[in-house]
Amino acid sequence: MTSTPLSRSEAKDLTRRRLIRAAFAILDEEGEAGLTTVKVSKAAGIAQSSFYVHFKDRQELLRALGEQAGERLRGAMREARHRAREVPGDKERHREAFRIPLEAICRHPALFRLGLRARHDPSSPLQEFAVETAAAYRAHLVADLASFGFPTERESDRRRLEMIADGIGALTNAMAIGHIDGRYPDLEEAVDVLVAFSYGYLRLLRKDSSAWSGNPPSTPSDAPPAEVCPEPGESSKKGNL
Amino acid sequence: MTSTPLSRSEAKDLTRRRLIRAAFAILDEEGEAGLTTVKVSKAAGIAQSSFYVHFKDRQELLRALGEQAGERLRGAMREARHRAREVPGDKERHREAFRIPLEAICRHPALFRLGLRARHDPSSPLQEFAVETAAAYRAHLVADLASFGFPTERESDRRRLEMIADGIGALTNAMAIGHIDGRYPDLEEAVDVLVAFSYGYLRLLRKDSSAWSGNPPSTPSDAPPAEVCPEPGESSKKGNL
DNA sequence: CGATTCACCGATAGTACTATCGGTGAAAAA
DNA sequence: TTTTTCACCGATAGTACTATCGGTGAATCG
Repeated sequence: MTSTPLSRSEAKDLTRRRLIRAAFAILDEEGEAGLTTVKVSKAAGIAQSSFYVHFKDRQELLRALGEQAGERLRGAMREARHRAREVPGDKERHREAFRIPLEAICRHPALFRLGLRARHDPSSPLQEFAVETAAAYRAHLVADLASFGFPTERESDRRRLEMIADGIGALTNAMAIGHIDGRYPDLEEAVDVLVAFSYGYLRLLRKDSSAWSGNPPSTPSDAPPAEVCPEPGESSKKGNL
Repeated sequence: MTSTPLSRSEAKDLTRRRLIRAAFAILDEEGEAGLTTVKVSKAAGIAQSSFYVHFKDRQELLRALGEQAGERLRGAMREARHRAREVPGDKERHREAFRIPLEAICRHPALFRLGLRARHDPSSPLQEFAVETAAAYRAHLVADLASFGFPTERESDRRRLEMIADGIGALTNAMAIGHIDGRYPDLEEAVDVLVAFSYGYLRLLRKDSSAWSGNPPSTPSDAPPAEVCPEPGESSKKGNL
């Protein structure tokens, strides 16, 4: 029991953090439909009406959740980039480029799931942000792949690169979900599979250009696959069909 | 205007179909949160209270949506399997094996999105079914891959096969979404990318066994990637983190 | 110390939804 | 034709949620 009496502002901040923590938990367990001021407040141990001391309305809570998720994601990306630079040896660096985003995802499984869900949910205020984050991740992978000799002259080259980046992200997400769900307990096996798939698109490089040795982009690592954040406001309906 | 007066039961059936059609549209536009008896009934052109003439409650509507989605999915799978058998030539059959599920998905984009969303949404009554359908699709791909010489003796072999199947599904989904969203307008380019990735895991086959010629499982086609259906009741919460 | 601030409380107005009920008229059965 | 059935209607009870308001006491300030 560390009972420093806490100043008023410290106490308020603590309560706010409790609210956000509770909100993440509910979001993860029940999805966005379950995220009511009643439940969040109760879970945080305050009266429902006191919710409005900390947030203007329900939307502002969601915005806060988004910002926090984005912050954590960027932190994980930074760290991943840093780590990838320090790995010795081509082959091991190749593996590391796939292992790092996997680990980054598995460090925040709830956050990851949240982003994955929001990305396909037009009712989620986090959808727009999740979609944009996914696009940003693809763009980063594209830059990495291009810097390793994949052709980018023609429009079709660039589109193909975009598709490959998309595929790498999807594969990484699938392996991460499998690991989180307990179906693939050994993360190294997941890395094996990602490496195996990677030899597929690397063939394209060998065929088109020739100045290359056999390992992949130094840091496809960079962003944990595109899943996590928000920063909503309005979810842009996307109409299909 | 074709005005056969319609018998009573025909009229009722028509109304029911209108309700289901409206429900799918709302689900696709607003997600599950927007699926209320008020909106569905209004969109179908009947009074809210009349909703209960056709469905016992809201859950029963969701169950019906699930059954219908499942039916369509199974139909698409059957057709895909049938088509794949009739393609001549190894290389073209290889491409077809990837093209068929892509086309099956793109024929029902709303359904596909719905399944993709439900799969990650614990609040969705369709989650359990979506997850099970995904697992069934993986199992099918695993059987196909095994029949083409991938080793399955050891537990780790089987797990690796499962992971590869998972990856193929994820890649197919990613390409399909990209196409539906308009980012990859040419479906043949998407097939190109899937084929490119496939050379990655096919290396494993060439290495381990040797009796093989260079084209992939005849029908990874089989199920359009694991996305579509429901058949809920209760969504089994999956707790992670 | 006395005055002020403010995080929190309970109560409640207002809104949106689910589900039920009795009534109605046209189709179907007799 | 007469009777019965039933798909649909409007009204409404009941529930769950959002957001506001005035009150309270402890921390903070003068």
